[in-house]
Amino acid sequence: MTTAGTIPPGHEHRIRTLADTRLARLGFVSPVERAALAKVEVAARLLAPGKELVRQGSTPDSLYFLTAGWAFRYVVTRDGARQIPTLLIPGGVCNLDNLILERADFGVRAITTATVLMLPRERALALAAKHPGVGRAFTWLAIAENAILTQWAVGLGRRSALARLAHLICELSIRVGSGAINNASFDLPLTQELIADTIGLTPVHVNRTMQHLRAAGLIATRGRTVTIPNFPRLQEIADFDAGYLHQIEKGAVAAPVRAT
Amino acid sequence: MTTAGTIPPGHEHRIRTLADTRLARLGFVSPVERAALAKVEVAARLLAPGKELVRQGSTPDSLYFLTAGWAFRYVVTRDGARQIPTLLIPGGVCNLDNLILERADFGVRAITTATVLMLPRERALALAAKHPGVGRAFTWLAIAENAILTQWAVGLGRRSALARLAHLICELSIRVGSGAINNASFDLPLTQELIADTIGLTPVHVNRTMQHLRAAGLIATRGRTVTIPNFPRLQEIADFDAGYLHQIEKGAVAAPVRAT
DNA sequence: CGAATATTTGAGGCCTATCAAAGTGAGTGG
DNA sequence: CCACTCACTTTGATAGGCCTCAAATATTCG
Repeated sequence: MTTAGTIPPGHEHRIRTLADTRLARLGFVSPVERAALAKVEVAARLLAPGKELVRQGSTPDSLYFLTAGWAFRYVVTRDGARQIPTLLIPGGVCNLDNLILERADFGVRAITTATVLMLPRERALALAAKHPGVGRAFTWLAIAENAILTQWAVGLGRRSALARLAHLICELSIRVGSGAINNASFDLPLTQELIADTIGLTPVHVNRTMQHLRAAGLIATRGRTVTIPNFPRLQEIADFDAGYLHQIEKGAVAAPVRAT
Repeated sequence: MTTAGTIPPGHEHRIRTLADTRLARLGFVSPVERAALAKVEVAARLLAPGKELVRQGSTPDSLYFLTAGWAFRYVVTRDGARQIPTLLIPGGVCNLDNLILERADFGVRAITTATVLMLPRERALALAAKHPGVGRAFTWLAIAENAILTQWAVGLGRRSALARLAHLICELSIRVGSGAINNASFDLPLTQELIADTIGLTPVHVNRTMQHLRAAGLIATRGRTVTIPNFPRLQEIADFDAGYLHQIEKGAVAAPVRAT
């Protein structure tokens, strides 16, 4: 199921070095630093759908940069319930916490076929220490996750099922690059069970809530593709404030490169 | 209510420079770097209980290091509900996100009388760029927050009211330094309303849940002081895994100082 | 000591969970 | 190319945890 170091058909043109990674695209990394990142040798790994990449409670010695496909972080409670605190899309680091923490307090699992680049923790720390821009980029990644987790906590704590689902769809539309526009459309490779574990509901209720959104004309689905006919209306239902994500996306595109 | 630059009685012996701050105590900062931090001039600010430090949606130009007292970050939804994603205790940075993000997506408010040190964002970034240990410490702070937020998301999404409350008490016992021991006791300056907004319940239900914990002998309260007679039992109810916090606390005390 | 704040109690209702089973669709092997 | 199978989605009925609204009691603080 898992091959190491081999890039399968369809993935040849994908990201192969850290310089093509979100880490280097944030705008904090200078051209010189970026060149240094390009020279770092990193192994690639291909994951089959559903494959576990990090086991909850293990001590991974590498950071996994997700370069293709979707994945998720999850925590299983003692009585067997699962919560997904983070959905990972290409560009994210699967286990950013392990840059500094030894133990992974969550598991990581692929949703679709996915590829990751493996960067040993020690090397990541050395890069951050040597290149201030890289260090700042790591900090930025962590803070961006914070912002998303914070919104997530608000949703789980204070929003209705309908708003949570709507919020998730708004968030993903922006994160995957479809934008906050009418008729935004994107591929959502999540089963209703995964959605349920993400927004803290049961699969059955996710199903009903989804029907509600569809009946109200707030979303349309064809297979795994979601379309948002009227973004502002969905956004209002969701109580979605694009600000936090816009800041993040902006940082990813055109953050200032300050003198170091 | 707020005086700038003045340290009131009872606070004279408190933290006055960044070198005494958690930032410098994490173990990532070398002695040289620490000396540099000690020389950075920072203004102090005293906050009365309930005083707002950062307004949701504003663009603070400084980082606020909480040196005494408790505070919290909060988000208010469109329909007026409030969620507290982060409780801040001395040592934390009130608005760490603003190290990199311009806009504060959450508000910050003092719970008790509190003091903060103000470090302009630009200076913080410069320090991080110049001193790798400082940069790494910032990254560590962000990741530590991630770990806590992740657990919080799990609780809000998948745990019962009883477990959430128990979990909060376990977490705070460790974070304030009372440890995971029987008869751990600490001051909890939170009203039931604040607890409700933290764990995503109504104040009424927090009250009832608290009575439940008391009746079961899992906690005892005298005024604002909480005692945990039997930590393992409470921990089991809470499904509390001390691991994530232990890693964090360990980092705060004895993290390796690597060569830069 | 009085006013404001916080905690506690009570009754009733709603949102979401639970349990169970029927449809639906995609992928597989003959 | 067609059954077959497995996973996923959908539907139905019932239950329960937490919310809502309201008011009484306790506590804090000036």
